[in-house]
Amino acid sequence: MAAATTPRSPSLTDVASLAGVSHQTVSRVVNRRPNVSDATRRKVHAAILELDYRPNAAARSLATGRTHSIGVLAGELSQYGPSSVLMGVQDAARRAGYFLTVVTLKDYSAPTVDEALSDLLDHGVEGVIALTPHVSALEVLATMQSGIPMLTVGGGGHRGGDVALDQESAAASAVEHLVSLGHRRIAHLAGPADWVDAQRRLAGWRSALARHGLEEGLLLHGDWSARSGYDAGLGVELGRLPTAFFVGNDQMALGLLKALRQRGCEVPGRVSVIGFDDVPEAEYYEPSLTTLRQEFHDLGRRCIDELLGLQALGAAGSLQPRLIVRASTGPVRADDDGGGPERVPMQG
Amino acid sequence: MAAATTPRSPSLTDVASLAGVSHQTVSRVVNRRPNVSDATRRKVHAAILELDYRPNAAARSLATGRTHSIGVLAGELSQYGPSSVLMGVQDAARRAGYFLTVVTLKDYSAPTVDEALSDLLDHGVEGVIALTPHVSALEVLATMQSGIPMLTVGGGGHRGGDVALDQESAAASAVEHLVSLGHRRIAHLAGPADWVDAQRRLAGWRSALARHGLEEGLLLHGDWSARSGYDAGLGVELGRLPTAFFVGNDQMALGLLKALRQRGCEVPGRVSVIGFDDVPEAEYYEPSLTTLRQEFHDLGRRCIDELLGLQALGAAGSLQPRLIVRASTGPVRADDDGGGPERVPMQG
DNA sequence: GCTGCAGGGTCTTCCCGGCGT
DNA sequence: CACGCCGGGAAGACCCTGCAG
Repeated sequence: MAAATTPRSPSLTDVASLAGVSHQTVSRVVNRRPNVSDATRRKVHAAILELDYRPNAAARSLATGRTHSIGVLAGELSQYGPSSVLMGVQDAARRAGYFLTVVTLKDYSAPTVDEALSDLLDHGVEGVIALTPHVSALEVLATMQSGIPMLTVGGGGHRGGDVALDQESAAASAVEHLVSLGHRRIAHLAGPADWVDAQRRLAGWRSALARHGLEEGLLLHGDWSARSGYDAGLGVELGRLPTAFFVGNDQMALGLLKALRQRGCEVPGRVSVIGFDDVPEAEYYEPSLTTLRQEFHDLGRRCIDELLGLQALGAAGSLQPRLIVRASTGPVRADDDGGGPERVPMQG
Repeated sequence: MAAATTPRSPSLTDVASLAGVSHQTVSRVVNRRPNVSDATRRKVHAAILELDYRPNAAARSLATGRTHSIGVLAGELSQYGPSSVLMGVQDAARRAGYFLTVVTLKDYSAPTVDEALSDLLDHGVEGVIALTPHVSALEVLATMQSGIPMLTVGGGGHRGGDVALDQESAAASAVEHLVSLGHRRIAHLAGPADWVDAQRRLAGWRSALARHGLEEGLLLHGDWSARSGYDAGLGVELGRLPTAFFVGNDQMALGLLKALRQRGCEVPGRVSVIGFDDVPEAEYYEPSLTTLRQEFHDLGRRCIDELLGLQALGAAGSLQPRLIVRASTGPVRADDDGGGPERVPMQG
């Protein structure tokens, strides 16, 4: 008569007694193991349904040592790139039977990163994916050994696993595109210097320039935001204006486009602009933005594949951004193909 | 002498014996309970550090019945709104000692939503936040009783908890703004009819129009994407073009702006456009977009507050989007203030 | 071929016994 | 005697996995 005042959620034994079998049999049914007759299986299923039984995850992972959860360390998730990768990771993880526990970082300082990773480990994650292509965060992560598989995304691939798109060659192909249009003075509006992505793209710009015997031109830095692109665009001395800009991401390109327009500088008539990422809105910028498409979703999927050992590390055909040519790039003006720093008459 | 071949991770008793105390005491220290001297506390902490001991989360939650994890059901996270809310939720959750387990939905069909919620419950979450302001998803959720607190975001607040911004009155204030500029034929480019947000904004548009004795004008539907806004903009018969568009979100507004520009229709000279959300890029659209800012981050925080019972439901001062006036809205043209469907000469 | 018993995994909590000041 | 501190023991939370029957 022990009237349960607290309606405890049903356990394995409850199901067992209702179905008239032992709890082990129930366990076998739940875990889809052989050696259970169809008749018993059905009985058990009926009991499970009737009680709305759910195996207790805690007890289960205590017994098996598995938690089926993967930790994700992320920076700013409200940006298109990271959140798209997260979507890809989530899809693949769930398909593989894993859950994602997401922790975001306020900043990339050592204590913050350290605490976040530690929390994740306390929670019992079986692996960690670090969506933080930021040098200081990566340094911290490299010094911490967690005892579980860890993977960085776009981390330059120095230590441990790393999954990345080949941004350097993608950046180079952006420059190639501009060169093929006759441009010789090609500036770069880069992301923050302490972001790995920014570094790779910068490196690609440099190497492509060198390959064509062009001297390195104007180099500016923004913070990925449209505002910073705008500010950069307003700040350039008109006399030093290049004939083309390779911009580190689409948002900054948007800001730059606005600044150029305000200064009466036509795109692509006077200056060509090429972005990076291909956010869904890029096609509707003014003018439509030529850019490099990154397949973030695939990148996310690949993270899980690699973390789970579903495929060899650095598998065949590393993902390659693709050039999407739209209206913001065009041939260099006939009177402006000289490489020299000649005076450029123009009014603001 | 027992050479552990499998380097099992240290347990409570390991710490106890190393520190020379009982497991009781270790437990007390770990859980910050009183009745432990500072000296022993320090000894225990030293042992914990030395062994790099982490309490086993599974065992712990088996014993306490707490998992400290909250489930998040999300749709498309690569969009600015949802992902920003997620950031806010995450911040607040972690501050309160909770982890987030995120599950994304491929679609909003009953089986998909059902399975996702079920998975979350299997995982042992203590509460669920549904970031799916989609009618069919909400219907499914309403019929499922999970036995744990569940909260919808922007779900119209019909059943169970719901946290939302007052989108209807925000939409109305967008219309007010246009009316104050002299507009009388105000169209609406709405989101998909099965999204609650779209419905609220549509309702706000309607009621504000009625309040001013204006007849309901052109109503179009998009899918939130810039592309759909563009297509909508190209599809309008020139003769039926209103003097102002209230658009359901900024992305669609971006597409619409491009279409209008292509058709030689100046903004705001000929048509005013107002968006919704205030994505960070909106200021850099062409022209800068007048829009309604939503504080997604605060909304996320509020979800946790409410789920954890940290504050009364529907607390004072429900969050209110704020009108941000930029360059895409302006006074109606002098020759176009009549409400009638007069012919509008213009070339595509 | 199918089923059940016993043991184990880690932590919490309650009980109660001590010791020392 | 009281009170702060600590230990030993044991029950319990729920499930899994050999190994018998």
